[in-house]
Amino acid sequence: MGIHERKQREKEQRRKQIMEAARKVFSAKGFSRATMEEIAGQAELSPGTIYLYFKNKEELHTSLSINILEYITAQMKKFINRDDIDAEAKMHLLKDTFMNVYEYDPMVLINLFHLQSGETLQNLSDEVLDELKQTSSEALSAITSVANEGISQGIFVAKHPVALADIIWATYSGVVLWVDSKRLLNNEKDFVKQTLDIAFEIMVNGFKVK
Amino acid sequence: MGIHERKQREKEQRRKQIMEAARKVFSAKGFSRATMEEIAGQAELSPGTIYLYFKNKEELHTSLSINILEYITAQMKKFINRDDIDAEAKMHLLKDTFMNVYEYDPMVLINLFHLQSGETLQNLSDEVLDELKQTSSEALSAITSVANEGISQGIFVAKHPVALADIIWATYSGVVLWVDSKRLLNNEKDFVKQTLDIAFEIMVNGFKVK
Amino acid sequence: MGIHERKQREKEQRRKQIMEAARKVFSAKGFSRATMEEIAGQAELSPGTIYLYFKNKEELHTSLSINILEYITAQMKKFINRDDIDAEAKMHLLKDTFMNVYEYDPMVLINLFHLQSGETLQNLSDEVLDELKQTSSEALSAITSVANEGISQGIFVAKHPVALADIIWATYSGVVLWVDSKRLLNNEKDFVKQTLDIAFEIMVNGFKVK
Amino acid sequence: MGIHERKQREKEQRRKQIMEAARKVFSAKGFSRATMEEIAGQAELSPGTIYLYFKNKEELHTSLSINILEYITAQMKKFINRDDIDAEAKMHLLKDTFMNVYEYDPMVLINLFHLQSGETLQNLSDEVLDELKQTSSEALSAITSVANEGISQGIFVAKHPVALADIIWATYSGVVLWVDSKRLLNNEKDFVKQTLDIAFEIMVNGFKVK
DNA sequence: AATGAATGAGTTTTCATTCAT
DNA sequence: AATGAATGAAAACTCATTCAT
Repeated sequence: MGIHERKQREKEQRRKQIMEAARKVFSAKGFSRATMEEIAGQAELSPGTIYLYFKNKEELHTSLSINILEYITAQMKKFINRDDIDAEAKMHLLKDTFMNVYEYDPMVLINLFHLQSGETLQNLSDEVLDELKQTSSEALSAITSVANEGISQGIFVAKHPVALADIIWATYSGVVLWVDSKRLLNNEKDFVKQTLDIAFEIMVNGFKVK
Repeated sequence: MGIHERKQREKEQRRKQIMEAARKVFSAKGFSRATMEEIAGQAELSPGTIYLYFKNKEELHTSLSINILEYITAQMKKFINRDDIDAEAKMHLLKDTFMNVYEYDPMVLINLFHLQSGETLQNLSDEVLDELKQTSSEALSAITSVANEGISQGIFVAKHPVALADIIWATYSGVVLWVDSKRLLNNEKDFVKQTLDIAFEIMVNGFKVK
Repeated sequence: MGIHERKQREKEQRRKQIMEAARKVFSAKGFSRATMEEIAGQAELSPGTIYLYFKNKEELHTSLSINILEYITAQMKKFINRDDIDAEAKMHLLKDTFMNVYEYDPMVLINLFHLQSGETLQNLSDEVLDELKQTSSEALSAITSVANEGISQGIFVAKHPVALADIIWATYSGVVLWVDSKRLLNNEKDFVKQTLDIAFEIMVNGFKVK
Repeated sequence: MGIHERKQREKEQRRKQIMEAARKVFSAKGFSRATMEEIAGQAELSPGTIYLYFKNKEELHTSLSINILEYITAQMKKFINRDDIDAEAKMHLLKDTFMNVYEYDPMVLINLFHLQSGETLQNLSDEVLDELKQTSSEALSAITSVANEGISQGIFVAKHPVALADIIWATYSGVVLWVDSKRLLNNEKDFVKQTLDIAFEIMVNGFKVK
């Protein structure tokens, strides 16, 4: 391994270290109440160093979201081309993927929402915005392929193939955010996953040909 | 009308004037980039005056959200007790209610989301938090009553009566937020309502007994 | 009584009402944390009305202090010319006068201190400043006369007749402020008066010819 | 000297720089009319920098007072254990210590008074409050030791040993504040020290066994 | 490459005071 | 005379970002 490659790898390593710290702090505090100083402290680095790896707070947060999207996409790619199960089974595996992410860190999807607010999108550089579009699009097309498979198998209704993926995604995110806020308001704890389960079941049922 | 009543009405009027100005500014800038000074300017008042009517920025924003929730609830109450239509028809009227709100100001529902994030809920006074809980609960119980009606009519599946209202609300909100962000990302403008329509259709279908 | 006199009396009445309210609020909050609105509320008047009777917050506070000085002076005048007791006995009556004021409202003397800070004196109108000087001077000359009497009776040392009154006053005020702050710091409650007693005893002893 | 030690020293240096600037501004304007911006300007720093070293305005002011108390205590410690002079001589050295502080900056003792008002004590962090209590207590115990020495030498009256230190301190502070305000009121300048001298003499005389 | 002290623009918030009614 | 809603200047404080070392 050449010296250049080692440097490159170290650089990548440092990025991950910062992003992991940022994930923790954003999870605990939310975007606006998280401070760069606290993220730096968590990463055991100085504030200035973060700016060597990320243009600003906004892009650090977005990079994090892209990362999660990439993880989700990678997980989904593991099963979307399997031949031994049908589209409905794959829909349940999609659900499990989301579930895993939620279990890993319940806030990550809420943070994805922050990203989606128009307030944020405007502050991103074209470069990062393109990367975001690309990653989003990959994640969605994985879902779309499952939906289309279901349609071609005659399991799912064929009316709105394009919208299916969006709706699955949106439903999932909406439910996560909603039940999480209810949990906060009511101090009820373990019902997020049950609700997600039910919501998903209903949604899949809605897609089905009767 | 006594002098006291007139004063009271003027006071109420001034609150509305501020809230209307705040709605515009929050819509255009989002919560954190909106400034109290700009809201004051929009309302043609001085910054100090706003603090005579709202304790702080957070509570002004929350009052706005409560207002929208109240409006939604009021709209729904107009038809939930009608005898001449069935639960499925009422589900479509629910959809129309959300649609109207979105058309009035696409940001208002996104603002509702801002409110629901745990980040925000912690800064509210107990008083406003109670009002919020109360209003949320009213809106949800209106939806619940439609869901229950559908179940007792044998139209909707009876498995998860409690969760239905939450899921309807969450799905709707999630879809609004999602498509709105897509609109921003892709500069596609008019597909929000179509997507909402489809999402709703699928969801209702999912509730149905097969 | 003519209409003019009645008006005059009502005006005087209203001034007293405001000053009594102000005394309570200044006592509870201190000068800078007391607000005109709270004083108005306590007086069951509106903020604007206070400004019909007092030029500003500073002068309201000073008027209060002048009032207390006048009360102290009036009390002292009751005994300084008595023939049946000597100067040392009169010194003890001076102490009782201070004690009474402290018992009536422990904060009034601390508020007198606020007045004495250079920070405040500069904001007063010449008129009020003159009144303050006049009243202070009367209070001091009462004390001075006791000190001089003691000197001419051969009881007190004659070295510094002019300074005696100042020192008595200053000692008294300093001790009040000091013990009051100690009370706050240590949560000890009932030692203020004992300490005052001792301080006074020592001071009088210091004046005495040996 | 290691790099860490140098940094530490620079930091300490910066604190002193800010405190010196604050002392000047508080002296000239008093606590409430002094602004952080002006202090920053005086220190040739930006406002934000001050907040790196002091939590808020209140604590900056208190730190200043603690500093003065520490200085006073240090001065007193230089002579309280000397064997070659008696307690009365030490009382005069105590006086000189106060005198020096007053000559250095007449406002510093008045600032100590600001600190002692209950109004202020409530805004301090527990940490700073503890430091203040500690430092006050040290200063007082230095005085107490002189008083006790005088009692055991049969020079001072033994009746109230505990209160002696408080009374000495309170008397001194009261006189400083009082004469200073007189100076302001009457534009008489140089009589503060004379008055202090006399006050002290009388007080010491009051302590003496006759 | 990493630091972290310093920046300073930007915001929220307060409250004595005014003035139209 | 009294009101009290409105003012708006002023101030404390925050924190993303920079840059000399």
